[in-house]
Amino acid sequence: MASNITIDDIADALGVSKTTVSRAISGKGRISEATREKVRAYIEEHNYRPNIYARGLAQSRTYNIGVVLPGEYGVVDLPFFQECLAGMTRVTAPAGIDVMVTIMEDGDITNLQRIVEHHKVDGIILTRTMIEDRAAAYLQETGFPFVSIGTSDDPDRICIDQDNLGGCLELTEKLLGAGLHRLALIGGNESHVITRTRRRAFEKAHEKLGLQPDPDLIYMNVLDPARVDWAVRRIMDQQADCIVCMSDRLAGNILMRCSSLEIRIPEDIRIASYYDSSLLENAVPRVSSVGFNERQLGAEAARLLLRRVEGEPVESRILSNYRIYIRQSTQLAEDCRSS
Amino acid sequence: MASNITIDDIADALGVSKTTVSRAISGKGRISEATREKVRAYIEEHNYRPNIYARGLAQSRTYNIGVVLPGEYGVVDLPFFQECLAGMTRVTAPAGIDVMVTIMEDGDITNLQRIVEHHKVDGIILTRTMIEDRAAAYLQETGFPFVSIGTSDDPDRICIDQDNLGGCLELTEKLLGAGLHRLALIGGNESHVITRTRRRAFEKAHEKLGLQPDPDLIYMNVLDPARVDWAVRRIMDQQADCIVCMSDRLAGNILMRCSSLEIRIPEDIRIASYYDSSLLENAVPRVSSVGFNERQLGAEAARLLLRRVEGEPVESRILSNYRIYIRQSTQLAEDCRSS
DNA sequence: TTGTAGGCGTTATCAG
DNA sequence: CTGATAACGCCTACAA
Repeated sequence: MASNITIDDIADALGVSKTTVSRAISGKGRISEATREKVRAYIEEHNYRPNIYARGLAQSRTYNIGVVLPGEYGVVDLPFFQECLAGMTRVTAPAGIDVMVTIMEDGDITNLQRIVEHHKVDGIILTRTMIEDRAAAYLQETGFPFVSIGTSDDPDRICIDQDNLGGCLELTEKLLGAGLHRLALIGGNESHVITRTRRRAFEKAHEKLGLQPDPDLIYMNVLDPARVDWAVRRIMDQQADCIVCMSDRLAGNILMRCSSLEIRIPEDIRIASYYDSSLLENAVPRVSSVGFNERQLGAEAARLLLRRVEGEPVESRILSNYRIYIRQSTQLAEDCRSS
Repeated sequence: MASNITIDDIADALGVSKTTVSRAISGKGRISEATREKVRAYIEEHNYRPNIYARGLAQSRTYNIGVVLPGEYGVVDLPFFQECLAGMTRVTAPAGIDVMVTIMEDGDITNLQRIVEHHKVDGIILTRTMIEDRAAAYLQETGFPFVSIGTSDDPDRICIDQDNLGGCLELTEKLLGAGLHRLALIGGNESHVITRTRRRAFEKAHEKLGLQPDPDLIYMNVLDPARVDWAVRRIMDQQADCIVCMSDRLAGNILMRCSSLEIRIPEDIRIASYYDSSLLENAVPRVSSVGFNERQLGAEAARLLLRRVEGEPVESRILSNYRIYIRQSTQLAEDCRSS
């Protein structure tokens, strides 16, 4: 039974003032152990639950945080965001805080504005950083507490990220180290910060090993199947050793394209992905990749935001939570033949 | 700028009472066009936004709805839920209502209870129906407004569903009609209503065509890779014509298993899926399946709930929104050879 | 058409 | 240690 009793009812029933009850609940202010216990027992028995929004009204808080999810079809279904969400609720729920979602489609921040201006949440988590980040810009100029998942140049902005640079770098080094020197890179939308980070990792790995990436082998903004097809054909002509895909989705697409073009993996060319996910779990052959722990990321983002809402000072942070998976898709052709 | 002005500030500035301002905003009560316009202009200029929770406190409403998402790993990332969510917000946002998510893991309803008992939302959407539905039972006995996505035997429960029965039935009929008479069925968790519905569709299709499904070819509760492997091997021995998978995920798994067992699709056996999604979009070969429109489903669920919260009478409903995709994975072996 | 006063459920202030 | 009393921001009889 969801009780509809109020703090007044309790006060009446117990013959004390509501102030006392409130104190017994919040633990603030001095109060005798006896009355505290009396109140506790009554609450327990009648299953009383405070009205959070009434409390919020008195404290200028809502006990809610907002999460901005991208809404574009074909992106929205990446497991990433849902895992993050799960991580966040793990942190917020025990603190009695809840998560409100709002979906942002192609730069339209009206939904975000609504929940902020209507005082529906105490803070915001942005689940993706953009080069032109209207959401972040808006929050920043209004001074509303928020943290972004991702990375930004802006030092004033609180960001939390996975070690994309480190992870992608290490995977790339492994590939280069295994003798795959002519690496092609296929990437997506360059207006996402993450895309640029991955590209930088790609280049840095070469640098570290004293190699030069071939600029002709780099294909960015590959967003539709037609362009995937075109890129794959060209790459095959260019005699690359391996195709590095910036995302799991891209990797899946390319795998399919290769199959229909009768390109064998890993015999004819190798494939690796800068992102591991369940989208790839059924891929044949299994794709080498770098995987992260999104739940942890979401959880950490929530922790940061909660602290920030409390007014504590917080700092941007990068989680070192990646893991490299070397799988069949990048075995050298020779290795395969022998096995 | 997120204003922090209140209705009192406006009243003072305009030299009217806050009642008048309130009326001008809500449109309730008679008020002169002149003052209404005056208030509107002031609000516009100062970008005033009412505090929704204060309003809610006065009206015993929250202008929020809650959505319960499953949290089990490996399920949480199905595109289904995210698409539903997107559909819901499309409906709620224009009504000034927001969506709060709560994650439910293996039957633990404490998170749900929290947001209900703390009066954080006006209603709940359950995104999945279960055979033992603790969430639904809880909501029902407390009388809290909710709707479920899915189907239930309970006539008192408001449900909204896709036409899973019709869709799966039609796909199965198509397969049987194409001469694939020995159909194997691989299904997941039988404690989900959806699983039973799909099985019923499978059997009904046979019935309609005067055929009998072979009980030995039906494999339920296939939840882990080991069991998938076992089922596939047995099915091959049993000389089935086609494997019907109850979910996109299962289909992907089976495709992979077949590949490593060097079973060719569709030459050696055909494969079909009772659910289409982006998980299958990169599958090779493309898998025949039945697809639904989850955004529409989510939107409709939200509409129903909002009506219900308003106290209007609502009824359960099934959307007829499926589409059959016949693709390469179920071409008869002969067709393939000739092509 | 407009204003006054009280209430929604809770916390905070300031006395006792 | 406890209790009035006044906020918090908004709505809504009831009155004018």
